[in-house]
Amino acid sequence: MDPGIKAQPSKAGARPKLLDAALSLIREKGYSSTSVDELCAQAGVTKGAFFHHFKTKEALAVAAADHWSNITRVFFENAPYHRRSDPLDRVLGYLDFRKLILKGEIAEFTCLVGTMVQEIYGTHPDIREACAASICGHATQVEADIAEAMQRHRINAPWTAASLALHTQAVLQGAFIMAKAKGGAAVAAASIDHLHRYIELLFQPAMRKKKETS
Amino acid sequence: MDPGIKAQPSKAGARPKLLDAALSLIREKGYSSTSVDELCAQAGVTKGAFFHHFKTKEALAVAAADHWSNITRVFFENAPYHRRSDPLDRVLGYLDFRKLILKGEIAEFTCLVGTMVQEIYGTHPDIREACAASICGHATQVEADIAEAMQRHRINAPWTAASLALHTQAVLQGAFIMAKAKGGAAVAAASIDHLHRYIELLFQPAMRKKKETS
DNA sequence: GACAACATACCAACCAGTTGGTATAGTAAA
DNA sequence: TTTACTATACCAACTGGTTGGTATGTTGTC
Repeated sequence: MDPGIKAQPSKAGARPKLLDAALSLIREKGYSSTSVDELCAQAGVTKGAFFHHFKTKEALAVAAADHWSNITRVFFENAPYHRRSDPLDRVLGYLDFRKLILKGEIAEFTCLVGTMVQEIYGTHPDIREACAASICGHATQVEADIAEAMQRHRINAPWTAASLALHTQAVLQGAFIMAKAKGGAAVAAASIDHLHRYIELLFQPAMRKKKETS
Repeated sequence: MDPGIKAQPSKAGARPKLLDAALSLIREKGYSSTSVDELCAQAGVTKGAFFHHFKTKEALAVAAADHWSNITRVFFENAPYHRRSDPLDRVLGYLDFRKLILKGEIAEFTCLVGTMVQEIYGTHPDIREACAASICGHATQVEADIAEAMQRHRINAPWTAASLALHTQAVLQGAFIMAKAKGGAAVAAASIDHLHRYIELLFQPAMRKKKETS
């Protein structure tokens, strides 16, 4: 399994090449300090091709966010944890998996849209919306498993599946910031451990049963 | 009590004015898309003054991160939760307080160094280090209360006070990203609620006692 | 008169975006 | 099958404006 979330190289056409270049460059240096010239150089494409496919630099960022949504969706859909029968196992397996892929360079495991939205939330509403859609779309996938787990294990709680799903994304995004600040993935892994423990505690009765039967 | 973490306006001298301008502008639009000219305009100062006080734009960012550390330190030291006698009350009170100050414009409650480190972690090591020092310095304050709470309530756990303190910062930083993506503070508040609940669960025996006596 | 604290004017490099053009492929009337 | 037209994909060169940074003043204070 590919450890990092990234696209396959050397596609035909300037557009996919530019999108892939956007993923790697913006994850490395952010949106505003990635220039159109750099993007073209990385993609092996001229500026004319860039503005043929994208009206503005902002339009590329929006397309890159959508591209990111697609890549991450198939990436997590194909992850092994997704096949477990108990939805609670899928939720906890999701976190284990997210911890597992904290490998290699920081830019290789951090989130494109989380990086972008920080810089542009106040200045580029179209990009912001695409980023929000990407994060919330992913959260919705997690929410489905959480909701099923709540039903299966008869949890009635003061919190909702939706809010817990969004919280998992908040923890992950925050973990990436801490990793960037400290220059290593260890803090991020520790934070995911805390989140894992939190969800175990929320599902305490179900967890106790699990440990008895195993 | 001032709801937002920010500095007092109209100080004497170009340096403090530029630092305050850096806080507000970088929190609004990020480091790289904040130009030196803009910083000077906001501070009401000429470019000559800028480069008299700061060798480079990067040097200003480092100074701004240190400035941010000082402002936040006195801000949280003077917060009311700090006076409670039970260290666990201080930890939970800290979170309540952090939730309480999620008011007004997004740039007014989000974190300067968390915003900066996302963009520059790979390109400006000096700024990165200043950001890391700021976050970790703040985490250390929280860690002290957590460690005391663990001792007081005889918690022996597979997690450390240090890792839980860093986790609180990760959750807060992630909450800010979610707020920026969604365009509102509500998601951030919900995430802090989850963190609050997590810490209550970690200190379950102590919490039960608290609820009995009250 | 020395020095810090500014202000003014300026620069080369870089920025996003435009221009005018070429190469290629598809289509359809003659 | 040729010719004419259209659309897409792409390219090299250029443009006006912005960028971080500098060089050279000026001014007030000890």
